Amino acid sequence: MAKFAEIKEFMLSQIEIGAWPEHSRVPSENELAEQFSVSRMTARRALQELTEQGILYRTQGVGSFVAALKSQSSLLEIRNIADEVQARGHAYSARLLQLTELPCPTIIASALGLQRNDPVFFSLIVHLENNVPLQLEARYVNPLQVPGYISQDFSHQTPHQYLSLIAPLTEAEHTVEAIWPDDFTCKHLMLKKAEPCLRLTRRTFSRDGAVSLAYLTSPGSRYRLGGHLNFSLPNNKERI
Amino acid sequence: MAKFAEIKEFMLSQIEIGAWPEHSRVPSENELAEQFSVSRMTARRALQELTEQGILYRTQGVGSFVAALKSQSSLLEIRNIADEVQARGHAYSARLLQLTELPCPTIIASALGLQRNDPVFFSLIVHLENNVPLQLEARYVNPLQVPGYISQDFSHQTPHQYLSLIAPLTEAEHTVEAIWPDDFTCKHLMLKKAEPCLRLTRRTFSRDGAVSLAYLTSPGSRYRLGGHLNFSLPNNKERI
DNA sequence: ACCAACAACTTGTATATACAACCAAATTAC
DNA sequence: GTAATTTGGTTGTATATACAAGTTGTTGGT
Repeated sequence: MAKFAEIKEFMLSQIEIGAWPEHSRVPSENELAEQFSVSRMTARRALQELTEQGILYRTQGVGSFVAALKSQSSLLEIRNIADEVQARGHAYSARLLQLTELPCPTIIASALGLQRNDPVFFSLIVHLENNVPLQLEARYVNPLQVPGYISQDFSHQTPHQYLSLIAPLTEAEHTVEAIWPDDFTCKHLMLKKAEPCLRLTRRTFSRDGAVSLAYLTSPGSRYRLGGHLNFSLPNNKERI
Repeated sequence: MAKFAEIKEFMLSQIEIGAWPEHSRVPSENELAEQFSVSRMTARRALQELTEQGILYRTQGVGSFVAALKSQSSLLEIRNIADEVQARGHAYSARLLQLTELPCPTIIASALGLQRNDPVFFSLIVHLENNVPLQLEARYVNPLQVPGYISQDFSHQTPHQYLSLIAPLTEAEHTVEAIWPDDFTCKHLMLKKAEPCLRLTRRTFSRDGAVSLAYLTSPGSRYRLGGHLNFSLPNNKERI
């Protein structure tokens, strides 16, 4: 592996294990150059690329720092629904309906890289905004990656928050559908009569593979997904 | 402006005016270095950054080339529905219902940066897969940016294809909703009875501002949106 | 106490150089 | 003619150096 890549790996691991928390300072170009016995330009490249990936931020004359790990993505960012609600100035609450271990259904197994009937964690949660149900979250979690999932208290921390802490996300896969809710969903979303719902299916990955598969169902009248997308030909403004 | 930035600007302009078409070769590091009287490392930086932005691709021992401009984005890429259908091996067709100039409604005006009742182009198209309606596309187009829009033949070229040619996209904004279709929509989507529909609202921009606002409505039973998202903490595999 | 000047450190830009890795085409050997 | 080799061009990595530009804390003067 190239030297600059080794430095990157080292820094990534420090960040991942928490040795370098968010917004903490990381070694300067000169310090890294000395520690790894490379030239400053090589150390610089590692810092530079991590900055381009959004992992660090740097300020001339000051130093380089660990960036906040959340909300990295421009489009359909992985939002924490609790933050979203609170950002609107509304009251967020959650109702835990179920949190169990169960034998893995075939379709879930293939998505999470497990075998059928392997144990899998399952949680069912209603997210509420001002005590109105906003989203029904059904989630399957890979117990090999997140063994502590089943013993969490999800009344004041969303699964997404917990999982982000335990297994830092590297990738996510989405599908958005419009569905007709079944009776069970209607009941828990407190829909007086059925209406079109958005269902976001989200599969998340960490460095070691698939972590969880979530079905997030929201009434069309109460929820929309928004996003922003940048293309390759940039505007006139520089973006560095 | 820094030297490497000047080189980038130059190369971007060459690509934008079409002097350097897709997949054509661009000057090598040494050539650029000589043309701009800079060192190879400085020319290299311009090429490097354009590569990171997805505008070029490079191969060791071969050269640097202009990347394809379409489908740059990882998540919810701007797909051309015709390509999507054909990729499934199905027959794509379109039915043009309307193509007119009309006075701009207020809400459209604000989205496109026009004044109310300014002339605006409007098109209404049904996209079909194997002669089954897949999507109803209602689109408002800024006539200042795309004056030729109204005289196009959209039976064999989608508006998206045409607009991509005329006004290269730089940004797009999306909203996804689940809606209950009105009678008009049901009729044109040939829905025997109403069912939940996905409505993707898409506003696109070129360098000079908003180009068009489109409402894309699809029956939930026939259409899903998929996407993939990469986060900042990369996998072990290098991605350069 | 306040302000100005300075020093130390940081990141940013740029250059000149060297060698490695890779590819394609021309040349050579058989 | 075919295969192996060489050659030239290209990108990739790494180094040593120099100076510019920005921030922060210290020092010193008033």
